[in-house]
Amino acid sequence: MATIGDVAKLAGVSRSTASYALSGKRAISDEVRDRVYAAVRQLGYTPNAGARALATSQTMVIGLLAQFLPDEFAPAMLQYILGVSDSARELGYDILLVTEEDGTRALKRITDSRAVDGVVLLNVAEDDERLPILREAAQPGALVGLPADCAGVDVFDLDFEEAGRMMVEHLVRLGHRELVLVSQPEHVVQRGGAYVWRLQNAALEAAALRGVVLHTYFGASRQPEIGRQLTQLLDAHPTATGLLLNNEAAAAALPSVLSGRGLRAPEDLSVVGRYSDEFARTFSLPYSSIESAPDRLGRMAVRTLVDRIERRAGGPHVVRFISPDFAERHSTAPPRAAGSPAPRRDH
Amino acid sequence: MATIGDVAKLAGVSRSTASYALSGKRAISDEVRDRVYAAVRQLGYTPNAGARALATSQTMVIGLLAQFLPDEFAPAMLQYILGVSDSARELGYDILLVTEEDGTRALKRITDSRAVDGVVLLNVAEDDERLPILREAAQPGALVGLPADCAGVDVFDLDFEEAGRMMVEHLVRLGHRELVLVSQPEHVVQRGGAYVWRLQNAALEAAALRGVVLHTYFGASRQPEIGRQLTQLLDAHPTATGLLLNNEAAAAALPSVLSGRGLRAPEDLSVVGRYSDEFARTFSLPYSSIESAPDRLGRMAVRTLVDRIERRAGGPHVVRFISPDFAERHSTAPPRAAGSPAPRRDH
DNA sequence: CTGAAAGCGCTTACAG
DNA sequence: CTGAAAGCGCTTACAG
Repeated sequence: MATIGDVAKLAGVSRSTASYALSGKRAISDEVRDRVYAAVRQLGYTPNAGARALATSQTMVIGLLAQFLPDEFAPAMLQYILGVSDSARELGYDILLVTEEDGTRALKRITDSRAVDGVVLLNVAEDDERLPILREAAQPGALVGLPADCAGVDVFDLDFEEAGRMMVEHLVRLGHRELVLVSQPEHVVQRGGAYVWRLQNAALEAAALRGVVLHTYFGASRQPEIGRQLTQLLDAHPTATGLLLNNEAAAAALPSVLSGRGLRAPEDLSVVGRYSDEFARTFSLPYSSIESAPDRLGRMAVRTLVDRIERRAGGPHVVRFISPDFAERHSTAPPRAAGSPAPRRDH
Repeated sequence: MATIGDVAKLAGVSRSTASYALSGKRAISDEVRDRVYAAVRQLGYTPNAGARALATSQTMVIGLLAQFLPDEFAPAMLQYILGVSDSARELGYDILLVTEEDGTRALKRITDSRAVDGVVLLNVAEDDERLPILREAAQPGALVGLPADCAGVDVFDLDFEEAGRMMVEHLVRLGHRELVLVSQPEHVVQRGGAYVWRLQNAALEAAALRGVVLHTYFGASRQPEIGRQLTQLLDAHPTATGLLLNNEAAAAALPSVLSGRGLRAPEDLSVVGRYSDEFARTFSLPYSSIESAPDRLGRMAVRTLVDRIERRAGGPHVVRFISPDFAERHSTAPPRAAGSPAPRRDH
């Protein structure tokens, strides 16, 4: 493989001149520049990434820490990954994908070894073990997900409180008086998925304010458990007319649960989920939803991270919540007949 | 950040001795080694990845090229990625994830710049444009998917011919005489998804051999098109008693299509898919399937690639097909009544 | 068993 | 506008 020395020799200039001609970091005569470019083309020269990283202390690589926990719904994560990967590339960065179980060790490894210029953490927990490591690291970090302590990092998350309020208010406005909310599994919360609480508490508050009943549950994140649970919930609350889902697995399972009971949305039951549009398409979900916008969050995290890497922004750290959009898929309507039981399967 | 020079100084040895103590590449007295280790611990020393890559020409990074084509089903790809990522890590390698649209350019970039020691290509097409680039590259490559020309690369794929035969024979043994096969979209084939042909042709051959009718179709890879198409196919072939799916989107859509028609598998229709067990769980699919084993394929590709990188295997390139396993989920049974039409929705 | 030195392929002050 | 030199942080022949 050709080195910059080969390019310089062929162009008849010094290595520094060749380097400057390529970087444009100092004025070069047109004639010399042309000769250098010609040599580059002729030799098929590409700078050696390791050598450049060593010389500049810039790898042009961003670390992406994505944990695929057994109790989370993997396809939901994919969208964040693609959002991060695509926007990193647009900004000239490659992605070092780390899916190791032991996220702390992985983070320490890639930051200590200077393999990356910065890091994006997905799936951030309330009291995330990776954060102390990140704060000690020389590289900046951006999180998707809100931890208890945001010091020293840039944080991006959906406004789950607003999402909870929106879900409830939307159905209240249509005339619903009794709702059921199915959240993520309880161990997600225990592990530190504070967003589950944020949405649920805001939903409860909104319900109390409007004087409607809201039953809240934690649902499994796996089939077939979640399907059975949904069935039980519908049995347990025959007078509820609205179903709110903050649980991707539940959303994915709902169509067959409903059709198994002979129910349709919104005729028999109004349904609002919280997931991305892409997720809805993939799983063919016909329910209106609070758009969780993983791609937007991923993009924002990367942009801010790159700004920080490139010292354009050395300023204070940000904590940004994006306002949820409501994706209308016509799965909500006024309740069939206030107070009367929802239709049941006819056997 | 501490360098090996700092370690050497603190341990009171030369840099080379410190380096050898850490690599174990030459004999070191116990006493010196202990001093070096102590210094490493005290300083929290981690070797600089770029410097090491420059000195050794080894990055300990594997490039993973995953294209997320709009007409393919993204969640199916995730499993390959995780298989590759996890097994690479076990072998000491990190993953540079490249999801760029322009796979050729990306591949050229990461190989020419020596950012990776080797490359895994996912989603390989019959006449894949990335292959000429890969053959010119200095690094070895492993493919998941079978191209027309396997020269210079290691290739791993499911034995789709065997898969096609298995699907047909399984249903024939149960007494079915008329089957429908839904494959991936036609443009996947046109782009070079030869595996679609391989499965379909083998299925047709097996059907001819057994004297049973096999209707073959290309299905969409998106909702809601694929759902509509499945409905049309079932309408068009009322006497068919078995449905074969070589199309993940079709498999994901089938449960609601069937329940919409009041049909159940295997009572009313026998169904066999071709997808991974993980996929079946995620989508809660109750159909027996030919296991596509993405994790196994990813692992095999990585192991072979790493062997080649580390010169343990400089030998001839391999083309390996893995035999499909049949994952029994009890969605097949003898046809209800040979020759009589399948039950239809009662309205 | 250990050390001094060269070299990997870049970039970037320093000089002119 | 250009060149010679130092340096980034490692590893590894070469010497002893």
